[in-house]
Amino acid sequence: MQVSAYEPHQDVVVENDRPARCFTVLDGIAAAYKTTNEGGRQVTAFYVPGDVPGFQCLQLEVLDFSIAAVTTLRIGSVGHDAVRGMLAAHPRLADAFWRTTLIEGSLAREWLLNNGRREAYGRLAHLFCELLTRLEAVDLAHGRACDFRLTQSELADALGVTAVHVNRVLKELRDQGLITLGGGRLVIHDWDALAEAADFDPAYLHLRRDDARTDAAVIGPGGHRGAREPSPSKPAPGPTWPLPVPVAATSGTGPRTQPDRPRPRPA
Amino acid sequence: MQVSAYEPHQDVVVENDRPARCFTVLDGIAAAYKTTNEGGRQVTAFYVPGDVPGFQCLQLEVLDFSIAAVTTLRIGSVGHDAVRGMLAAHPRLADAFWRTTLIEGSLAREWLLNNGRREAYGRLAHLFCELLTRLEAVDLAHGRACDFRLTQSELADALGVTAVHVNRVLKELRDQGLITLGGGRLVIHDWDALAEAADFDPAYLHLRRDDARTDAAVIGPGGHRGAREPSPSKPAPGPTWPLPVPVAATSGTGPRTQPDRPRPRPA
DNA sequence: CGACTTTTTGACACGAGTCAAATCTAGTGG
DNA sequence: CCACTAGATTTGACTCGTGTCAAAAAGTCG
Repeated sequence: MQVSAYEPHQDVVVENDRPARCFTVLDGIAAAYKTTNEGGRQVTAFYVPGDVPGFQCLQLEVLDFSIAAVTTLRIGSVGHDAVRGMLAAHPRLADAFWRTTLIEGSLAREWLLNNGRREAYGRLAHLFCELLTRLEAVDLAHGRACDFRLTQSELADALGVTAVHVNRVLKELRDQGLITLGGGRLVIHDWDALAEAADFDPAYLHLRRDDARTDAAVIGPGGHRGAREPSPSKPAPGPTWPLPVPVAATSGTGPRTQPDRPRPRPA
Repeated sequence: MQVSAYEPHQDVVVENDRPARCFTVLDGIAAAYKTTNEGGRQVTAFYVPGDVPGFQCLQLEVLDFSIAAVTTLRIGSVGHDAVRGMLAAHPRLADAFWRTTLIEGSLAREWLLNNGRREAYGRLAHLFCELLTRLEAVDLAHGRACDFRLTQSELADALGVTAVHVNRVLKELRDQGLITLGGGRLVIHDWDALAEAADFDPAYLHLRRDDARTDAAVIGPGGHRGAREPSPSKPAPGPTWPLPVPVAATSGTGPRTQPDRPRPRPA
């Protein structure tokens, strides 16, 4: 397997390419995206270590989307011929990869629902829930916190909104005391409230066993998705994560009502 | 193969089901959809004859979306065991199905781009382009017209907007003289203009050969996707389709400017 | 310490949602 | 062949979520 490194914003492969190799994320975060003729950019998926982005190039001649590095990224790749040989020799393996691509489809559908039927506030919350859950599944997140180096504008591209708007909504999430994001670190202070705002149900991730987060329990060792080379444990650079929860409205005199957001949940 | 029939709005399978059979659309249009806890509904894909919806249930235990009939629908189904047997016996077949599910993923990504980065006007135009192209590929559309019995509210659910708004945008498309929709019939009067407004590029459909529409040429006989039982040619019930093109602004005296829409293309 | 990228904010415009009521259309049953 | 009804299509008036522009404040890196 050949390993290559990429810097943030660098493309690994671009739309219409006909890659001759299959990739897998070894370390870092990558994003799949497509663009509009008018310059619009839509991220269609984020890949975490262990994921196999663009595996479809094995079956479909032309790649219909691009893949770019979001953080510094290490990608492992194997030539198509070698892969075909392995798949032919081990039908079980083919099933596993098929399953992987099917899950990718499932995520895309959930994103469709998320971006199409929820407001920006819920969308962002949902994305945070998804990413944290997936990172936990590969042991890259613990205690509801994880390394998080996505730019607000990358989040915007994924959510189908503007970077400016992401910033506003992010502020709300913070003011609600649901999360803390900064210094390359995401901390979820109130998972239940966030999941509720996001209308998040991890079923679509098709995680086996119960690595899917449901309560405070720390996920078991190692994920189930062949993350052959778990990223070297790098000392969290940001603020040590169990930050003091920024409780909203604690100083006032009278019984202050919640900062207001819970509106969209009146139904 | 077992055949079953469904009436519009009827569900074929619903989220969380664990179907024991694989389906294929024989006749009619079906839709895959997901819903939000607050009642929002998002259609994630439309299926035309020859498509194999929800094939993933073979690999993924639980179905993560529902499938419903949009028009009267005939579905053929085969038990999982039988399918597994066939796939094991014919690796080539497995590849073909894998390819099919990958294409489904490609469509989902394009929808993500469409719904996330284009305004309702372009989205609707894009959906029309996609559906007509796909129907042509299975020989269910000719001369840029086809049977079209989707409800405005179904279109809305697919585009992530409101039915009311679909109606308004549809009016614009008509006023521009781009299409005619009514009586269960869709006619595209100006394909180039529509494709331009939609920013439509059929590459993501991964159609082989060139059944993908690019000019006025009528598509060759029969599609490539195993539509084993092409729908019985039913005499078009609506108005005979080559309707008079509703040219916009033909009566005025002075040099009327185009009804205005082309705004979103100023870039 | 500059040069640059990312994050924040405010003011204002516009696309899309909400509500409601008035047609229009298919079916259905008489 | 025609009322009768339920669903689908249209429209108007008004609200609200997001986009657009701009510019200041922070953060990053050689």
